[in-house]
Amino acid sequence: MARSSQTQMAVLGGLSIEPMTAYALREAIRDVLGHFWSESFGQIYPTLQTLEEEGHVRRREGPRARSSVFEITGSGTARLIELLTEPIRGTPPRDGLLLRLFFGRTLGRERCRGLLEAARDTALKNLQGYESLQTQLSAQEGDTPDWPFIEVTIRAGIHHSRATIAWADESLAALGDPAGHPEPEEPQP
Amino acid sequence: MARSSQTQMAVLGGLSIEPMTAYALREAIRDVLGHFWSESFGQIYPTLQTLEEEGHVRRREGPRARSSVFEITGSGTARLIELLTEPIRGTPPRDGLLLRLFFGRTLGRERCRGLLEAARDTALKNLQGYESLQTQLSAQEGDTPDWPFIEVTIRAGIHHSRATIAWADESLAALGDPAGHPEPEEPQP
DNA sequence: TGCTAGAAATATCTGGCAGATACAAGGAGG
DNA sequence: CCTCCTTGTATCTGCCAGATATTTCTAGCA
Repeated sequence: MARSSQTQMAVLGGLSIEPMTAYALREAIRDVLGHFWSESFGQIYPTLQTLEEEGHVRRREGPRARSSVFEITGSGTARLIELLTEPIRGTPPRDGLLLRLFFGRTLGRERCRGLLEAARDTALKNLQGYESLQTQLSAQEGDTPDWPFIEVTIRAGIHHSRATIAWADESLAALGDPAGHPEPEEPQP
Repeated sequence: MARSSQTQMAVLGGLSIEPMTAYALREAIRDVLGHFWSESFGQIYPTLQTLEEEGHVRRREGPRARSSVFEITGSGTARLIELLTEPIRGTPPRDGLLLRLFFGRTLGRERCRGLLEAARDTALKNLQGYESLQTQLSAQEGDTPDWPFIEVTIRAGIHHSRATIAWADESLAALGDPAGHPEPEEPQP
């Protein structure tokens, strides 16, 4: 029973697009899957080693001395499908922002507002990134059979960024008034 | 320079509410912070050990033989504030659902729809959980100074669940037609 | 031609952390 | 008294991120 490694899935998936060196693989994962996945060198090299021993990838001479280009084999493709079909292994949640806000009374209201504003800013920046990525890629690869699936992942980022912005705004309003008086009312005409 | 441990923050935070045994601490973290944080026994015990050696928690005799109740000390509270003030250490993303959808052409359209429907279902269930938790807790603790901060974390869950549901619906529609004909066009008048 | 800076590429090690597992002891119910 | 469930304590394996060291190639510059 082959050990179920999350890294194997990403590595085989990357190589299923095109053969690459380990270095390029990491770059690709960072740039293309970066919004929802990440791998480190410390994992990629041993994983490629294992996959080679199991016959799921083949090593070829790379463009440089002592560099290797890896390509996926037939059994590697089968293994990829097997891994993709496996039940999703949910990573246990670890949200440092929400943990700090939960202990907000200890941390202090002002610092909480600062955290919320920072979260809002990065979410806004991410949102803009997703949107430009979407228009750019849809023009570029809108006809490939992969595009509908890729777009789904981008739209996940868009939805989540919007949700984060709305939540941060709402929370800033809720934590807005210094303790005591309930809310700064709009002046009524 | 004390090693920056995420677990220390959660443990000290929990003990800042009230003294507890290690077991109860884990229960509390699972039940109260469970929506955005998790700790395992394997981390809690050695962390309590370390904190005791550093004088940040004090061990007392528990209700049973060989059981200990831990309470936070003055230096522990200071340490907690120090940890809460530290910059947020972002966990690298690892979303198994989006990874599978990205390789959707390999996985197959039908299986992707299945994954999306499952994600939608759990998000809906979570949403209902958050909403009932909000009404229940707001009646119960609505007056405590902790409540505004706790509510912020619950509303984060609500916003994210709603975003997930909307995204899943949108994506199911986008992947709706069986492969072949590109898109069910609106009939032109 | 040679020098240097930086990028590309390969590799290893440390330590946080999850999950599984084992085990002790008391309470509840039969 | 027996057995199961809950409470409670503790350890071990293995995944994985991040930092770091090292070598090779490329480009710019003199």
